[in-house]
Amino acid sequence: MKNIKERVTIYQVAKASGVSLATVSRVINNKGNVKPDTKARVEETIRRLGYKPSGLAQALATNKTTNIGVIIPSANYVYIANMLNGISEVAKEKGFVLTLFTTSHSHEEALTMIERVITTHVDGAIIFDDELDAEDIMKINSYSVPTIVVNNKIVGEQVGCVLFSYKDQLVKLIEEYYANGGEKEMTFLHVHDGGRLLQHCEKAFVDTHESLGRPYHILNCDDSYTRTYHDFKDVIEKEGGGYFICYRDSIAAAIENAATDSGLKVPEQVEVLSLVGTKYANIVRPTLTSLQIDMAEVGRRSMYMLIDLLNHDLIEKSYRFEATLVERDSTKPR
Amino acid sequence: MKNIKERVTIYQVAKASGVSLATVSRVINNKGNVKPDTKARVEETIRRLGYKPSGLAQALATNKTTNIGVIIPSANYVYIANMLNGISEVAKEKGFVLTLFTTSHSHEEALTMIERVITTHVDGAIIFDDELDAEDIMKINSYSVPTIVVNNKIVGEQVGCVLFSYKDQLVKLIEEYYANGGEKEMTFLHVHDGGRLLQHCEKAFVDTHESLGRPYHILNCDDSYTRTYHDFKDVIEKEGGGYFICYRDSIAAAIENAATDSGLKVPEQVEVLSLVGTKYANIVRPTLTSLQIDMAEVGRRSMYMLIDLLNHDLIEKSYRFEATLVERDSTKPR
DNA sequence: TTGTACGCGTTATCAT
DNA sequence: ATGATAACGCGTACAA
Repeated sequence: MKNIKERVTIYQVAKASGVSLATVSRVINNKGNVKPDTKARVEETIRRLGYKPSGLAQALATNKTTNIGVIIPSANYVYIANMLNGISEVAKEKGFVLTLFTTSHSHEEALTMIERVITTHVDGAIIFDDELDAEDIMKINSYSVPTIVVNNKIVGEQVGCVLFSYKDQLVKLIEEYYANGGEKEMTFLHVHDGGRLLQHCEKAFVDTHESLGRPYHILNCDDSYTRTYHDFKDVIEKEGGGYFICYRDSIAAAIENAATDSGLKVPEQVEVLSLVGTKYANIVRPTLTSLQIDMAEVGRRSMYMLIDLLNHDLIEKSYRFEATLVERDSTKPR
Repeated sequence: MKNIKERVTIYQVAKASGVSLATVSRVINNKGNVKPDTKARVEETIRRLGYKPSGLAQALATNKTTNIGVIIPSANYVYIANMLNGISEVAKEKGFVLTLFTTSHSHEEALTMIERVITTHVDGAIIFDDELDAEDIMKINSYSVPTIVVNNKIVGEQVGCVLFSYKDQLVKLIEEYYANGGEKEMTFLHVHDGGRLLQHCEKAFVDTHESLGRPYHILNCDDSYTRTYHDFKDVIEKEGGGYFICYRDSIAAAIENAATDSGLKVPEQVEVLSLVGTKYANIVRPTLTSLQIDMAEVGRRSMYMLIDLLNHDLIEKSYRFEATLVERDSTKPR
């Protein structure tokens, strides 16, 4: 165990145990037709020499890596990390390993990552990245990479998708708010480059208000707790209140804290909704009313679907996760 | 772009452009000695056929994947996700890709993951996993896998490490607390299987109190916000106060919230310290006094060190990150 | 039950 | 400047 070994090959194992490499291969892969005592002998030499098969050579020979490519903008967001964990959970259970391709929110990087996914010979891919459109997806798909796309409605011969539905819940929430005498004006916090999910929510927000004939506001904000907190400290104080719809918990918490620190009451004067809720919605104070989707479950489901796809066994190529509204203390009960 | 292509090989490119595969290989790898117009011709066919080299075959031939194995218990903790992001950042910059091996806090799984790391042929590995001890690390290392170990003091021919130092800051904090008339009794929240980092902190906590002749408490708690919150709601109310030292932000927030919701004042009656602070220390209210280490920076540093190791260029095999005490509102200023 | 020989898609070393 | 040809480490028909 001390000095660095040269890689032991199947051939050396064969020679050392006096058989051909075919027999060793049979032992490794548990194919039958090998006499118990030769099998034992081979296994002993394998142990003695510390032989580990080369996944590379195996993959080249079988055209199967046991490797799933995961394309995400970054692992830095809690909800993405949660999904990653869900994926990794069932991947491990099924004997796959995950290779990470991060795109850092840039279309250019996303494209080069696509190239790498193709050259890397993954058995399949899970893509959760707004930088990639249908055309890009089909490109990687044309290289025989079965793919599950998250948060993008794309299906095809080798493509399935997992969708989020925040829209219905959001519309319902807005309508009921006004129906039950909600008196504050609503503000949607627009994040530049916030991605498809946020865009859809914003559109639903605008459409609903238009059709109700209610006034509304769109305000730009940075996708950062600190900046949002400072930007809104002044704004909120001036406005004296409002109902704010935010992309994620940290943004929502920024609004909440800015309000509280300005002496405004949440939810009496300022109400806040977090669209993509995580466990932190329950930790910050006041607790955040949020739309929640179990991202770990999204990850697990994606991976299961991908495995079915690999086995040509995926019948329902599209699956939709419905968000749940969890009312907590950042909004008034009605 | 419509139908699924069979994989185009270098040989087909060679034939289609009327040269030998050796020439194509030269074009791909930008080796010189190839006439401009043949080069152009080859490049045209590559584009036309949509040829992508097989990373597998390249790796087999060159004995270099551009693949770094990352071994972590899970991606579900914010500080681990942050580190992962740091790693991924410089990995991408340097043309590497990350393969994830998650161990789920089980020694058995950790061992099988080690096997997989070896068979997977990574160029190097970064390990941040308390399940793995020096012996395990040296095992993977004996298979010529250069390794950077995080939070474990191991160095060797092909092994370097990145260390955390929470201890000094913690001891200093405790000593100054009592020196400046701190009157509460301190409680260290012990998490079963909390890992090396927590153990070291606990030991430092105990030792410091022993040597000061001060009373102290060790209390078991679950590594979960919800359970800790409920468990401590009663405890805290009964005790009526105390100074609690917690592993992470979510645990610290659980104590804080349990205290606040029981009508106790933070930090007047209950003081809280979070050992492994993240950005959430600044978001929860009251904001959490915490020891902080920039985990993204840890990730970046680890990856840089690994690259140096790969180039036989790593002189200082051990690097230590010193935690910073950030005093916020969960402790009384002194 | 076991062995031979070929293929997987590259790189690299020779010749030419 | 270009082309054969041998590795790289393994799986697998086919033969024995």
